Amino acid sequence: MEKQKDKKDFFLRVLELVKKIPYGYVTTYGSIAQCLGLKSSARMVGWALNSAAADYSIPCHRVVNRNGELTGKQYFATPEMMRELLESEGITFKGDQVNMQSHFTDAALFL
DNA sequence: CCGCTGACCCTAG
DNA sequence: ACTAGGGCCAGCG
Repeated sequence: MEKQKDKKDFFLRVLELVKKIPYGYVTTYGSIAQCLGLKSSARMVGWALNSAAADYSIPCHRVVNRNGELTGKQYFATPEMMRELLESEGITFKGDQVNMQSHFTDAALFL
């Protein structure tokens, strides 16, 4: 854990954590930001994913906001894709929001 | 070089 | 219970 490559961009650390999100689980930007040491920089998490949006190796669809809403769906190939991917993984929805009480998990548990 | 924007979250009135 | 504002870090014009 220590001796981590601090030289690595924050953006890469986010991707590493997001890639560790297991199947059928969802986390929030805030949890990821806290895991990286950034308490209130959840915005940067979105920025990092934005750069990685083109990378299909990263399940960015499993990352939602505190409200359980799919904020970044617009940045996907198609806005419907995010919902389809989550439903495909067994994630349930509450209207247009993800059922957090059933699938929300702290990003720290993936570390 | 300086300033703005951004897939957010929290505290206060 | 709701609305408004501030804060945070990094990339880009």
